[in-house]
Amino acid sequence: MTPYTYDYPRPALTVDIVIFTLRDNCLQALLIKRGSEPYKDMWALPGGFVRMDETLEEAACREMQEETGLKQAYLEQLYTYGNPQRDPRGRVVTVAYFALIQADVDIRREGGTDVSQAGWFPIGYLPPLAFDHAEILTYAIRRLRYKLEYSAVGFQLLPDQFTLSELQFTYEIILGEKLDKRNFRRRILEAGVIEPTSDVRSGEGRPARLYRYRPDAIAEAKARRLFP
Amino acid sequence: MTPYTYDYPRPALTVDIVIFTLRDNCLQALLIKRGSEPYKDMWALPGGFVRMDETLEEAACREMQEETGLKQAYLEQLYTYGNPQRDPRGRVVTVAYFALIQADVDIRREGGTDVSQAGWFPIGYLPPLAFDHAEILTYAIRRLRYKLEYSAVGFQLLPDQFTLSELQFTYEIILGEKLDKRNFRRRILEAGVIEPTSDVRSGEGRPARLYRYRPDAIAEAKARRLFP
DNA sequence: CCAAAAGTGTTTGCTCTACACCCATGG
DNA sequence: CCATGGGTGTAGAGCAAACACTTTTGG
Repeated sequence: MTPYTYDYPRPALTVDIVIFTLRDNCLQALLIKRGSEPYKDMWALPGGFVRMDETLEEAACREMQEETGLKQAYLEQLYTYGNPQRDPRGRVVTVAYFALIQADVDIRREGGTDVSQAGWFPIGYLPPLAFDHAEILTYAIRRLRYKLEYSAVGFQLLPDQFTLSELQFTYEIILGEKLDKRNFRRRILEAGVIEPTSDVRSGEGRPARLYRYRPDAIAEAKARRLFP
Repeated sequence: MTPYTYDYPRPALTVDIVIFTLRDNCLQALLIKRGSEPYKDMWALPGGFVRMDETLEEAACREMQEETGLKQAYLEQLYTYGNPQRDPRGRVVTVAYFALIQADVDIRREGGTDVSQAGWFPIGYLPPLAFDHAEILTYAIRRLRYKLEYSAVGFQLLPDQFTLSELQFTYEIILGEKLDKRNFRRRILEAGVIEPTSDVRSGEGRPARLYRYRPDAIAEAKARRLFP
């Protein structure tokens, strides 16, 4: 039951966002270099305070936009971290989100109050992170991999139109394994979440048909049950 | 990035807990009748403020213990709700948990600051709920059903020792469908999460072997991937 | 000996997986 | 015409689903 009174000390509330993208054929996360203590000069997840008049998702969206200039992205709440010792300055509870942004988007940082440095890091080569952000990022990667296996979230990392080979590469990069071309194509098409366009992309070799995400599709398949 | 300063107004932070149990052959949730405005005399989820020196899980555990006298239970973070309008008195962000407690435990409410009334409600016959608690409860039911299908969480609703028929009934009640006895037994035993004891339970008909949960077992099976 | 619930295997169909060759274009 | 990546089908194996009778106890 939500309580009757409010005369308690309150933790500070922030959002932190794990922003993934594909760059240079690998999965990368956006990090910000801290400009002040504690953890000065260490890398950390982008994030900030939740304002009093916005939802948590709006706060995450806003912070992401401030860091990347990007509004359109897949955004999902991940977990809320509330260990009293996670921030040495005092009690800070953070709602973590993860976001997927399209591979071809160039981020530009809009001038914020903090002029800290931002950079993309391949998830296999992450620097030491401030606070409990390493734990958050590890969990985000696990959730992304898992989600990829039973939902069709992979498109979110690609431009609006893409070839089936590009989509397969995306899956292979994130899952870290080779996939069979024919099985991949059959299953992804049977799932009905993408549809062919009338365009093709020419390059070396035979031109490839371009596909797009079907916004009306049910992106999440029902996993076959294991129990009982 | 977690911010540098703290001179912002802060939302209040609470935990709310959806406590499930099995009673009278159906899945029920514990609700508390509110004793004051807003939503006076309406039913609501048990919950309360997060204290400055406890983790979120500790807060949920403590609130649950205050409501049910029960410390031992399965407890999992569900989602964090932060709509600015969700509480008419001001900004309250709540971290929702769901808990499973054993069927045979009689709850006793320990004297708290609020002497409100508590009651179990079958999830098919819920009263109107205060705040956004109906949304939280609906999501908790969905998560419980889904989780039951790919993990072995069903034991948490049964006493330490149970028969396979009781376990099957539990699954049937929560999933809302009949299951095949032989397939159920084969799959649940192959999963290796329960083991037979040397005891049997006598009643009408042939006595049934009692099983127990194996605490060393990996309770979560890897779901077969659907994508790609 | 009868009622009531526990316990036990096999067959069938379907789904997943592994696998190799032809096609269309640009240079 | 050749190099490059795009596109296609099938056979075998393994898993899941459907299904009915025997066993053990108490009254």
